[in-house]
Amino acid sequence: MLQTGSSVSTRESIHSAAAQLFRSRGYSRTTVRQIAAEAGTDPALVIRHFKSKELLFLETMHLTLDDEPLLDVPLERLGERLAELLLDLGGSARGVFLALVHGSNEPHIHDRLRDTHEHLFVEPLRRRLTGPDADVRARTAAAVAGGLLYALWVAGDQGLLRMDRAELVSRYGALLQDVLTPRTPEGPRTP
Amino acid sequence: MLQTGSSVSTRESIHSAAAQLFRSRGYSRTTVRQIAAEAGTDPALVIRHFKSKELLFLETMHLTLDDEPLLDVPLERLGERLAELLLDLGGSARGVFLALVHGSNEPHIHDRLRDTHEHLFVEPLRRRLTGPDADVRARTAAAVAGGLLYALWVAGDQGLLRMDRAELVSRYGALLQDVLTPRTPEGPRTP
DNA sequence: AGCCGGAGTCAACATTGTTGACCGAACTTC
DNA sequence: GAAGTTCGGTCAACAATGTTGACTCCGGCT
Repeated sequence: MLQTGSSVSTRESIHSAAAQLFRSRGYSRTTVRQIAAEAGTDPALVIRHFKSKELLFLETMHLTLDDEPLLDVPLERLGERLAELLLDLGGSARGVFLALVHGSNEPHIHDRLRDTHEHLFVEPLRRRLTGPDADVRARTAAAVAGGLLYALWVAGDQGLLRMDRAELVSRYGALLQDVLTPRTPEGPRTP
Repeated sequence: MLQTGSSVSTRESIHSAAAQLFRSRGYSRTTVRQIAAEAGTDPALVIRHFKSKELLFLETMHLTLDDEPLLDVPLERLGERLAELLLDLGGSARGVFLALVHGSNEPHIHDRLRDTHEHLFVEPLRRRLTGPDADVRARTAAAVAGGLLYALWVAGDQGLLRMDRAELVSRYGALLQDVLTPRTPEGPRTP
C-alpha cells in the first residue's frame, strides 16, 4: 500500500458523509453525488472505494445496542429495562433503523434488517429465558419491541409520540414483562 | 368528455398494471416504463394521466380492512379476533403494506401510512374500548398489531414465520386481549 | 366545413448510478 | 538515479430513470 496521507482520510470522509446522509435522508433520497460533494471529492471515487452505493450503505448502516443492561438486570425487571432501552434510543439509532426499514425493499438491505432484528432483539432476550417455549417468547417480545419502534417512527402514531416517557416505559415495560415471563402458564387457573 | 372507448380502458389498464407492479416490486423498483409496457401504452401517457409516479402510487396503494369482525365480536374475544384477522391478511394486503412501509421514505407516502395505521388499527379498536385510558390501550394494541406485521413481513423473523398459525393466533390473541382489557388494574397483587 | 379538446406518439431533457480513459505521485526494484 | 508499477484522483461518457414539450390524430360541437 502506498500513500497513506490523503487516501485513508478521503475514504473516511466518504464513509462519514454517507453515514450522515443515509441516516438523515434515507437510501433512495441520498445520491452518490451528494455524498461526494459532502466529502469534498468525486462521485467516481465513492464508487471506486465502496464498489456500489448499496455496498456503501451496508458498510455504514450498522445498528448496535448495548447488551449489558439487558443481561445484568434481574429477570423480573427485564421488561421495564427493555422498554427504557427502546425509548432512550436516540437520534442516530432512529436514523439507522428507519434507513434500514425503508431501504429493505432492496434484498441485501432486507437481509441486513433481518440479521439486525435477530441479534439485536431476539438473541439477548433469548439468552435470559428458559423453558420449552423460550424461543417463541423471545421472538414475540422482539416483535413487540419492533412494534413500538414501528408505531413511533415508521407509522408515526401521534398519540404515542405525545405520551409521557415515564408512562410509556411503565405500560410497555409491563407488557413486555408479561410476554417474557407470563403470569399464568397459559392454561386455565387451578386454585 | 370525448371518446370513452380507449381512454378509460387505458387509464384503467395503467391503474391495474401499476397496482400489481407496486405490490410485487415496491415503489423504487418499479419504473414508469415498466408500468407503461405492462399496460400496453406509452410512458408519457402514464404521467399525463396521473401527474407523477408518486401520485399514481398513492392512487393505487390503498390498504383496507373489513371492520365488522372487530365490531361484532364480544369484547373478551376481541384480541383473538384481531390476531386471526392479521394472520389471515393475504398476499395482496401484504404487498400493499410492504410497499407503503418501504416507500414511506417519501413524505407523502409516509402520511398515507400514518393515516392507514390510524384508521385501520387504532380507530376500530378505540371504538370498542371505554375508560380514561381507552385511547392509549387502543394505540398500544395497534402498535402490537403493527409489530406482528413488522416482525413477519418487514424483518422477516423466520422463527415466527415457521410457527403454527393456530399457536400464533392463540399467543398473539391472548397478548392483544391483555392490552385491550387488562387483567389486573395495573397495581401490585394483594393476596 | 371548421374548430377544439383530449388521447396518443416521439424525441428530448435533467438527474441518477456506474464505468473507462487518462494523469500524477510515490514506492519498489534494478 | 532510472524505470516501472500501483494507487488516488479527475473528467467525460454511458444507460436508465422520471418528466416535459411539440406534434399528430380523431370525435363531437357550432
